[in-house]
Amino acid sequence: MAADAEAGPVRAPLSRDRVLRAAIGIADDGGLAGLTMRRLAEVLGAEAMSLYYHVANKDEVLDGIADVVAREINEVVDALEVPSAGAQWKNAVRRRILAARQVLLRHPWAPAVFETRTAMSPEILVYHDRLLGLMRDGGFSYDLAHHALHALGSRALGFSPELFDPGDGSTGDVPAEFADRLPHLVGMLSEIAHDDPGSTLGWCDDQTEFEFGLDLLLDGLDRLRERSSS
Amino acid sequence: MAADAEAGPVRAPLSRDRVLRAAIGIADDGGLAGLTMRRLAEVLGAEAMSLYYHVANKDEVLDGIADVVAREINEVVDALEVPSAGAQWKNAVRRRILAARQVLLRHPWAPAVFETRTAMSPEILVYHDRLLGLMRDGGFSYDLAHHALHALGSRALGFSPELFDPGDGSTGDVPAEFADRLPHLVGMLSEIAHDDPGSTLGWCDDQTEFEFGLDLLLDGLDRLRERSSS
DNA sequence: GGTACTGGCCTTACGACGTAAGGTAGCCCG
DNA sequence: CGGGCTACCTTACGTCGTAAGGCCAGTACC
Repeated sequence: MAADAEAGPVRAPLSRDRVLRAAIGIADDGGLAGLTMRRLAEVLGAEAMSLYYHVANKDEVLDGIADVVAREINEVVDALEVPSAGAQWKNAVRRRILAARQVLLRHPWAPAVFETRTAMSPEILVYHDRLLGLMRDGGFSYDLAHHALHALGSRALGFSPELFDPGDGSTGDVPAEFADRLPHLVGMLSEIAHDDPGSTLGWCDDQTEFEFGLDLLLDGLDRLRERSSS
Repeated sequence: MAADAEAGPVRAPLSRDRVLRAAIGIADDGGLAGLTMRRLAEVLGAEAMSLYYHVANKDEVLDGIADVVAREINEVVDALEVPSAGAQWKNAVRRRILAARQVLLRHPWAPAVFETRTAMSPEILVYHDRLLGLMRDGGFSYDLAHHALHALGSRALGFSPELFDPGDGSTGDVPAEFADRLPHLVGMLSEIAHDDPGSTLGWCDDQTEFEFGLDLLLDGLDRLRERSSS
């Protein structure tokens, strides 16, 4: 019954974590447009400028909530434990992607945020590394798996794949401290860099990847067409 | 030689068309973020509020430039004249989509604008109607062609497919004056509404369409895997 | 010729946004 | 006891979209 009785209960102190959780809450039920620094502060019972003690700016808030959602996805998909050896890779990837989608449906704003992030979230790298791992279990070469990631594109994490290629190519993008946690990604990048050492910048040929994915779909549709007309 | 000598050459009067063209120019070389009403007015040698005589608000500018780009795409793809009967459908669709992509590469901001438009641009409807037509030439049922449109999704026009389904379903969405210019779209919608009369709201089951496209890709990748490992 | 109307453009102003700059109150440590 | 640090707040600036209303050159009509 204390000194703060007349000022109401003491508010929990701010923290980067509380800020990010509140931001996700706002985006979940008000959309990305409703997520403003002032509204965020209001939800937390503080003033807008107080947030800047815990996050550098709004962009860092967006980076942060993207990472939190990606972590949520990884927690869900890593709990799946689906066999992936040989021909089972397909079911494993399928289950994983559908599970990721369920999480994204709870955060419909997330793909849009992923798209605008220039620095790839570590958790998103982990997600793709695991996906690569499943394909490797199925016998994919790194090259084919690389095309596959592009082809799956928005279906893998709900956002467009064109932005997936890092600005300047090589494994240097992956922070050293993460490299040992991303074996497949590192392996794929080094192999591709080896195949095509000239193109350290923009090692993904967008046109090629686009056509690869397009032809995959068109060929599949053509098979369905032939089957249905027979 | 004349009253306006001292005031410089008379500026061409504003018009909705000039506003939209200037807006596209700004977005092309400065990105969507650079497109503000004030900047737009400046480029046109006018004041911001003057624009509002020609467009209701910024949203209408975005609607307008989306429609202009879609028209540009239609002009390009309609000039292709690729045979599409029977098995040739695939090449025809492929050529068309790749041509559309070339236009979109000149307007990288366009997919993002398409995504945010709630009202589908008439030109975008035309684009999809023609695409449907090519598949019909190839012998697709409306049902398979419908799945195919969802599966192609972002590859057809560079933006995510989930938003393609209209808010309230039936052919009522297509303005009557366009209906006769969109025979395939109208046909598809009425057939699907007939198959499933209960779901006049949200006639596209997102989960089903997502899985359809995903499986198409996974099956195609599995075939490549088998071929490469043999 | 006057006069009222109107279409096209401009000026001013408001509230929301992100955030820079600088204040203040409580705390810890010497 | 005093200085510095941490966590928060106040004030203010420049940007945005746009509401409200003024101005001015036709044009229509008597």
